[in-house]
Amino acid sequence: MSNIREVARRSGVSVATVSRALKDPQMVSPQTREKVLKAVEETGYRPNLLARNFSSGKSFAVMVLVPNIANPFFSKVIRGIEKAAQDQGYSVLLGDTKGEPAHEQFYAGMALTNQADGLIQLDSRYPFAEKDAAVAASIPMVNACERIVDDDRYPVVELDNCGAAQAMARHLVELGHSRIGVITGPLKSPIVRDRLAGFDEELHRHGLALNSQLVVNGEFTMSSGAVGAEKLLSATSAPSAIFCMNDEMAIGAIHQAKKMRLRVPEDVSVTGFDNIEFSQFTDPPLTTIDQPAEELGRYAMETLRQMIDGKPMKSSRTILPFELVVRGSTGRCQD
Amino acid sequence: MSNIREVARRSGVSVATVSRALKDPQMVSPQTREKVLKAVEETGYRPNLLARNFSSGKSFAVMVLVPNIANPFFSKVIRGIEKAAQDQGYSVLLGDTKGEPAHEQFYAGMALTNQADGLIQLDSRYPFAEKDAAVAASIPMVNACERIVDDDRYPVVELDNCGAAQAMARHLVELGHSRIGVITGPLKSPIVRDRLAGFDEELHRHGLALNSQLVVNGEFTMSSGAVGAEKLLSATSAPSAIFCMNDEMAIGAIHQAKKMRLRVPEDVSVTGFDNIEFSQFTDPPLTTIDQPAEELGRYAMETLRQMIDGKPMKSSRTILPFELVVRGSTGRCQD
DNA sequence: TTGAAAGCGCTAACAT
DNA sequence: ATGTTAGCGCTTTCAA
Repeated sequence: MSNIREVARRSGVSVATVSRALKDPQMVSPQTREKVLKAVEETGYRPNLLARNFSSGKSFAVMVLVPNIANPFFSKVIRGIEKAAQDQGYSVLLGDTKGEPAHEQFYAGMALTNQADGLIQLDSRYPFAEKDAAVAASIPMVNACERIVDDDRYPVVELDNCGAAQAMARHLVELGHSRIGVITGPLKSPIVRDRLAGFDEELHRHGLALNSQLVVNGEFTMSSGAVGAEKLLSATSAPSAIFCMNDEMAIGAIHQAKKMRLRVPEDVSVTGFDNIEFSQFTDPPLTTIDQPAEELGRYAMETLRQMIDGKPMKSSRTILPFELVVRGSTGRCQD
Repeated sequence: MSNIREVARRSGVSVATVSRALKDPQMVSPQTREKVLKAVEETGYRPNLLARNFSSGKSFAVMVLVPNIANPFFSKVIRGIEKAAQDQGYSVLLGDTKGEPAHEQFYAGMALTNQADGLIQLDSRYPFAEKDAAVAASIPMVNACERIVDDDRYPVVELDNCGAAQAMARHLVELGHSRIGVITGPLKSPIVRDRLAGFDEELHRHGLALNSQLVVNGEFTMSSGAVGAEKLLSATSAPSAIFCMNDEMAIGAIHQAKKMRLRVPEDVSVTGFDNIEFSQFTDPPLTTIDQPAEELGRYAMETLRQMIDGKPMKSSRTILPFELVVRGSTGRCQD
């Protein structure tokens, strides 16, 4: 691989001039530029960005910590991050953490060794190891789709989770449902608590309340949705509607309901959250909350970029709007 | 951020010794190591890997070109790649190409600027720009899940696509189907042609043949599966079974069949390919081909690693085994 | 076992 | 507008 010296030699100029001709064309004379570009052409020269980055002290890469890359919602967020990153000359390092602290710490650590200029955490845990906390304080990080528990030092880009849960509650109440079950995500997640709170609040507004017997814990997976639905639907007074906190669990819940010979939505309404593409193709299609996944990603990346560039960065909180998408999985309460 | 000189100063040794103490502990005396580690502890020193990588001339990163990160099959492959990469001290750069040459060239170009030591291409196109082909010849690359069209210079890690399609054909024939439709992927893809060939071959073995009227083109998306199914099922002599070349299209096809008031599998059997998790939760659950997605990824990464390390690398071809997974979406032909 | 020093390829400050 | 050169933080060769 040819280097900048080689190009300099061939074009009869100094390495500095080559560097300028490539990075800042208007700083060199047209003839010089010409010569340099010709030499670049001949040698097939490509600058060694490893050297450039090292020299500039930046990697121009960001690390994305994602709890589960196989979740299509996160895929879309990542896509948004990547688009924005590319626009800004950054590359995206992928850290699939499976929600495990050890993985998070491993990947977050890459920012401490200058392999990434910043982090986007899509989960709710502070990703650095305790012993690294001091050094880590200076690492730019943005929290998207989630909020890091007990830590408001970092900018957050999230959905109006509370409002979305309210909208969903209102939708179900308007359909006449009063015994409503919920399959939550992991309760340590702040957004799960937001959704639960919003849902409950809206029920109260209608003279109803969450029945704690009808709130079961899920893991954001289809199988946990099925398990949760089984619990709910086999209870003595089963709910007529189930609010699942993501689409995967809703898919699992519908599957389970059918297995139990219940019709959706006639016997039980089921809702999701996220509006992944699959939710249009379930039977019946899923009533859900659309999250602007790519937007969330893009905004997170843009925010991170500003932190990296040293823009004064208060711990901001950006709320993106949701949209209630009503499809066939919810219907009038038939009790 | 403290650097190696700082640590050297504090521990009263040279930078070279610090470097050795950290990378090659047995090269320094125990006492020295002790001193160095103490200084590391005190300063919270983390080596600047940007510098290390630059110095060593390697990025210790690999670029993964993925046509569609929102496809759960690819997510799983990436997961396998990432696990293996981590084991080997490599990081994973993500390049979501959407199948577009411009994106592929952009991301592949990162290997030319030393931002990645190698590439894993999950699509069937030679990813470099024509003008870069000469320089690119020395870039380690592995092709996984697909085969680059007209180019056998690179190792390939793939499924026994032909055999899988045969197994699926056999399954359908054994159920009594003879009018079988196919929804393919993009025909420029070699593996699509493999599957088509295998499927056809097996039909012939049973005295049947593919009817070109019943072969429609899909794009590996749910909506294209629905469109394809509509074409097939509204034909004058509609097929009693449809072989879809991935699970998404099968999900779209089932959706469409139901929309047309056809029962699956009583009126039409539908099969998928990939065995993504969603395929267990469709109604009915999908008969499909299980691909060892993580294994494919892991093997690709390991192969790439060997190329990067300069192991002599003939253009190998690794075939991983499939498994036919029979679920409820296929049944006896009722004609 | 350890230290001194060259060098990786580039950028940028300084000089011309 | 262009050249000279120091330096980024580390690894590694060579010498001691």
